[in-house]
Amino acid sequence: MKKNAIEHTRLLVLSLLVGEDMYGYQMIVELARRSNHTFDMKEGTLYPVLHGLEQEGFVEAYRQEAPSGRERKYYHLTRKGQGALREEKQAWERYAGAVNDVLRGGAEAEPV
Amino acid sequence: MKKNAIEHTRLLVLSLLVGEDMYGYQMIVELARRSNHTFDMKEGTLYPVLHGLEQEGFVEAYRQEAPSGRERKYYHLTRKGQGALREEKQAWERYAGAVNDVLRGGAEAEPV
DNA sequence: TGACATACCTAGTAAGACTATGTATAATAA
DNA sequence: TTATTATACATAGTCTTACTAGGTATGTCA
Repeated sequence: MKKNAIEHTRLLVLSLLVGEDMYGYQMIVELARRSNHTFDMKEGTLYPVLHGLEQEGFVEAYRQEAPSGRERKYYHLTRKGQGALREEKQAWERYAGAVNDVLRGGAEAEPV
Repeated sequence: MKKNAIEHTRLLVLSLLVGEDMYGYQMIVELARRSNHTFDMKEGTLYPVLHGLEQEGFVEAYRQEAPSGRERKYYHLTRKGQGALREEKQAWERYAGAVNDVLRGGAEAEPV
C-alpha cells in the first residue's frame, strides 16, 4: 500500500482551526475538501497530532453535544497556537521556495 | 536534536542531475548552494538514496578520477530516471498547490 | 606532522504517518 | 427489525525515511 505522504501535518491541522473551532472528524473532511482530496488524512494520523498540539498548548479541547445528540470534541486554536502557525507557515514558505529554487537549478540561475 | 526535515529527497536528488553528472559530495554542496542552505543534506541520507535510485535504474554510476588523483563516483540520470523526475515534479506541484489551497481556506474560497 | 576538507559508506536510532483494530452512536437501507 | 453505513474518537504496532554516529581513506595546507 502506498502512503499518503502528508507532511507538514501540524501546519495543515493548525491552519484548519483559523477562524473556526472544529472537531476531529470534521477536520478530516474539511482537509479533503480544501485540498481537492490530495490530503485524505487518516484518523490514526490526526488524533495523535491533535493530542500533541493540545499538550503543547497550541489548541484547547472542549466537548459539546451536537444537535443529533452525539458528543463531539472541538478544538480551539489558542494564541500560542497562532504563533506556532505563523512559524510553521514561514517554514513552509521557505521550504517550498527552496524546492522550487533547486528545481529551477538554483536561486540565482540565469533567467530564461 | 532537530531533524532537517528534507522531504521529497528523491525529487531533489534527481533534479540535481539534470544536464550534469555529479558525484555524491558535490550534490550535497550543490543542493546547499541552490537552496541557499535550506537543505543541508547529510551523507547518511544521500548515499542510501543514491544506491536506491541506482537499483531502480533511475541513475547510473561510474567511477572517474579527478585531476587531483582522487577517485569519484559520478551519477548519471537515465531516461527512466527522467521519467521518474517528471512524475515526482508533478507530485510536488500537486502537493504544494494543495498545501497553499488549505492555507488559503480552500481552493474555491472567496477572493479577498 | 597534524588538521582539515574531501569522498564514500553503513549500522542503528528516532520520528512520523500509516494500518489495523477497537469502541460507540446515529442515520439509512433492506 | 435488522443490517449496513456514516459518524466520532482512540491507540497499539508497523513501516518508511532521514538522521546520528561511526568507520575508512586521500589530498591540501599550515
